[in-house]
Amino acid sequence: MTTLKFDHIDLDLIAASGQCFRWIPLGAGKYAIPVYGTVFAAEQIGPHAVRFEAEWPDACVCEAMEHYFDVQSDYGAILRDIDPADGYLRAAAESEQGIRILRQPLWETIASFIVSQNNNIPRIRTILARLCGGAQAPFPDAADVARLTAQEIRAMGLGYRAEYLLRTAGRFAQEDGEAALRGMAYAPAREWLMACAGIGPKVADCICLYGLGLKEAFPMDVWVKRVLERHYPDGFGQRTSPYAGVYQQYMFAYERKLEGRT
DNA sequence: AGCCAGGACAAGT
DNA sequence: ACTTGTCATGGC
Repeated sequence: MTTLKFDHIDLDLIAASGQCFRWIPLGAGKYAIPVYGTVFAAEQIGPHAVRFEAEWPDACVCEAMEHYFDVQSDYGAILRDIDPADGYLRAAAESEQGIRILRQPLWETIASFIVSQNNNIPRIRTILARLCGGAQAPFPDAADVARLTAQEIRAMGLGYRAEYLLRTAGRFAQEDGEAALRGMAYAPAREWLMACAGIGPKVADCICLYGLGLKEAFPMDVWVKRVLERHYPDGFGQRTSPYAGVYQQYMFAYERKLEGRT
């Protein structure tokens, strides 16, 4: 059992932020997080601290969770960098303070956001649980998925996305996407990803942001599009900020909260 | 019952 | 380069 401290962290806000789909809520700020081949128990024990436990040595749990929750990113600085004149973003960031952009496994992020297209979050969760063969089961790697048939994948409820997932799994395993993408800059990574089946501009940006830690990526889904239309008729000034993806996350979560979708 | 979902894609302007 | 219809499934 280890406790980690963060400048800002809120498990409930992260769980509702639409970037991860496999967290299992256990009530009272507790979650089971299946990742990295095991399951971490996480519990919010204060505004800046989370307690973790897993069937690993504490030092390994500590190292894994520091990486997963990106402890080194300075969210205080990101918050201070918000344009003071931008009232909407300040309100969104205040409401969603404690969200962190997770460093999720690359292939899991790719598969998850292929499934996410034209889909709703509750159903994305059930589909991914089936793809893993259980809520707590480890995420299958690309080579495992590539060995399945389109019919087997369809039977998990993916619909027309089954062929996308199958083809992209094959490419990712064949071309070693992990090695190809890791360390790539935003523009070439986005281009590589968009050459995959079922990955367009929005999904590519989600993968860059949540899977590669590229915080300049700015996923434009229907919610963020609405925010920009309503609140930024002359353009969103910090869209090209190195932290644009974080601001997008605040907007997305805040807008859904206002609509009661969390 | 019908609308919509963290869109991508191909075909048509 | 921009617009439009279509795609499979089920949550609400």
